[in-house]
Amino acid sequence: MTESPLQSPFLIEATARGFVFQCTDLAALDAAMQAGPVTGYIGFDPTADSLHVGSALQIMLLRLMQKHGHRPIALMGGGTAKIGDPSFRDDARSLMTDEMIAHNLRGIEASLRQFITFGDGPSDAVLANNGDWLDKLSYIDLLREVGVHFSVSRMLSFDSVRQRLDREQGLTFLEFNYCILQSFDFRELNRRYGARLQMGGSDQWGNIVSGIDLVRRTDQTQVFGLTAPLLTTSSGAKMGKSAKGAVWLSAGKLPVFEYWQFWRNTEDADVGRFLKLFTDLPVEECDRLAALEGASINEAKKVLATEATALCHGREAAEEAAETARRTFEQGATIAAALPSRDFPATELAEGAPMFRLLVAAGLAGSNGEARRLVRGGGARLNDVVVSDENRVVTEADLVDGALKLSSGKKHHVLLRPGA
RNA sequence: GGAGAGAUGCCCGAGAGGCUAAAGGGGGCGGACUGUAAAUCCGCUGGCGUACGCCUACGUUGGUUCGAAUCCAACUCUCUCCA
Repeated sequence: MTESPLQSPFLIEATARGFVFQCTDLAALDAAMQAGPVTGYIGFDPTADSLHVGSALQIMLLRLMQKHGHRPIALMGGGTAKIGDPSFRDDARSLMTDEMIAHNLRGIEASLRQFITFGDGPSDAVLANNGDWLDKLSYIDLLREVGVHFSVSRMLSFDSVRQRLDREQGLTFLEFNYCILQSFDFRELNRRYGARLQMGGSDQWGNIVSGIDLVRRTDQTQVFGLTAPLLTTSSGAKMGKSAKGAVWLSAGKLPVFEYWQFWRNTEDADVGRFLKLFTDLPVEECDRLAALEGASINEAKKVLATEATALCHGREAAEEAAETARRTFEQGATIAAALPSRDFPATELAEGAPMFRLLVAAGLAGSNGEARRLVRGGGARLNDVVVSDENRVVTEADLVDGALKLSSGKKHHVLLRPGA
């Protein structure tokens, strides 16, 4: 890549913040974006009723477009979701019903609205669903009209395909068609909304390029592709997984406090990168924070956590999470009202309940056995005191301010309240 | 349609009649060290019971055995090569 200086504010900032991995024609895209607003899109699969942080990067990219006056489109894969994701085999329920998809779309839309503004204005975002055109597609028409433009040998050369074949994993025809459908989407969005740019993770490169080719061949229009780096942490782990599983964007699936904690626990080496990608702070400020050394980089992590959380859940909720964390971790953890809490039958407490049972009731252990092991391993605490006897009987006498504070390790705390 | 190979716990992957709830690794959880980080080290990692124990588990269903993840049969699915 040559060092041709970029002109358009969007590309300049996207590059500076580390969003750009590859681009089909950076110079031409830059010129187009200089000339006027460009409509660009990213696809999201409605395989769950919430997106997770893995998608946050793409959302931020859309957000950045909007910031610079371009028009972002969030394309929901309502149509493609119906074939199910073929990479999950042995899964009979991979075929999603219309209701499931509709439900998922609603959940995802809610998250997207936190980050970008939808509407009818020139740079207002558009929410599209490829089910609108894919559902009524005729197979024969598709073959005649689109199929002729695809070269099988070309598709076979794609890394994504090649790897699968090399690993002897096989590839169904269905899966093979993703590329075609995605290309079709691009053309459709170009025709309907004038979309000239498709963005996505670097694993989407092949599909994006195919779409560009299709649009050029059938509509003689030049469109662009831009991919973002595939995110991993510095230690090589995939982004988006945390202790409890996926890091969801919707508060219903992951408490705001946990979301904040996810960012708070970022590895040192990732702080600068993440600040640039997942917050709106100026690049210089990100660099300054990331340059903090030793323990003081914790301050940068708190900023990252609060800023990233504010984007997803609102400023107020983010501050609240920050405050909860401060009290819990920095003030030796008295009972903070904002800790997750659960109800527990008061009658059991009246009779006295063994520690291991309470851990299960609190959701800190998945089974009695797991709870026992947790105690044996020295990781269980009641009201901040380590409990070493798994059968330790807990009664009303142990209540502090009307609740029991149970902990698994240092980071997971739950308030158990006696109730109905 | 034909010929081979395979299906093991969250994932990968050993096991080839009893000592196997099943090696090893990854992941996860807990502990130590720290800075709510990383790296490192240690412990745990199917369910139920305080426990000798019981139950569930090696694709599915039957069978052979005192005894099967391991042998046999059929079936299902996956992969490879040929047509």
